[in-house]
Amino acid sequence: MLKTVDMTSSSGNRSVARKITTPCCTKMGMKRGPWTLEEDEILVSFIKKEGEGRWRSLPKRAGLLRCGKSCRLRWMNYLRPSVKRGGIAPDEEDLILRLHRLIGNKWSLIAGRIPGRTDNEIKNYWNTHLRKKLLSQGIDPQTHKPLDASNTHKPGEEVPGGQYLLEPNSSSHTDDTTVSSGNGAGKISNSVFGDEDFGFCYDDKFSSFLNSVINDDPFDSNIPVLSQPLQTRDFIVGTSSSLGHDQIPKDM
DNA sequence: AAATGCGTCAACCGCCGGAGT
DNA sequence: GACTCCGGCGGTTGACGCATT
Repeated sequence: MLKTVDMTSSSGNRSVARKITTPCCTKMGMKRGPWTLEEDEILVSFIKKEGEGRWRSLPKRAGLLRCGKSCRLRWMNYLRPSVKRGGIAPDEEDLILRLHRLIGNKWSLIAGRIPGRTDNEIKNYWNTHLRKKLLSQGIDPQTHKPLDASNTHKPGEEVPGGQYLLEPNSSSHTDDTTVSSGNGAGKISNSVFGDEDFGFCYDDKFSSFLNSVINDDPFDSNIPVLSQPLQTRDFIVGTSSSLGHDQIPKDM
């Protein structure tokens, strides 16, 4: 059931109408819009004291008029001490490009490999900078191939340079090419991994593979995943949260 | 100086999968 | 197995600031 409500942003007078469906956002009295310094301080001090997690009950416990999702997002994307502020460095940009070419719009996976960067930040940077940059260079941002040739290869087909293409819309939760996030299972179809269904996932080889991408050698022959399709049991796919920054190679 | 256009990015939405019951 | 709760993800929106007219 959808219902539309009128809401006024806390930061302006312009009212907006949105379709509200999620329970946490239908609660009356919940504040929306940009966070104030005071709210930030409350959230930070509460998490320092109580730790992360139990997001849905956190606002009530902390005395915030925000939904749990909003608190989590604010913490993850802005308030966490490990979040790096400032512009994306050229080496970070290069890494984003290479990882995106490999795994598509898996922002959390990409973020998990770039210290201090959040999935939201990388997604924004991609949409506002890199996408346009590639387009201006005549490169399809989705396939990373020349635009005029982008229709000549089917998704999953090997392309010059040893790269493989993910299926279109690989970002969808429901398609067959999802690279699983979190501790969920997923499938990378016709990619470098072969047409494998990753119903069970283990970390080491995929992690090594991403590390090799980070280290500019995605097709290192020492990495078995690249010389032969991996078996389902060979993978686990981490996320920005499950792949902590302490797991990122120091030599990045 | 005012109006308009455009780019950026914080925040929100809808959905999904896992865990617990 | 069905259901609910929760955390997390990717896509999208819109407020805001800057540039241009």
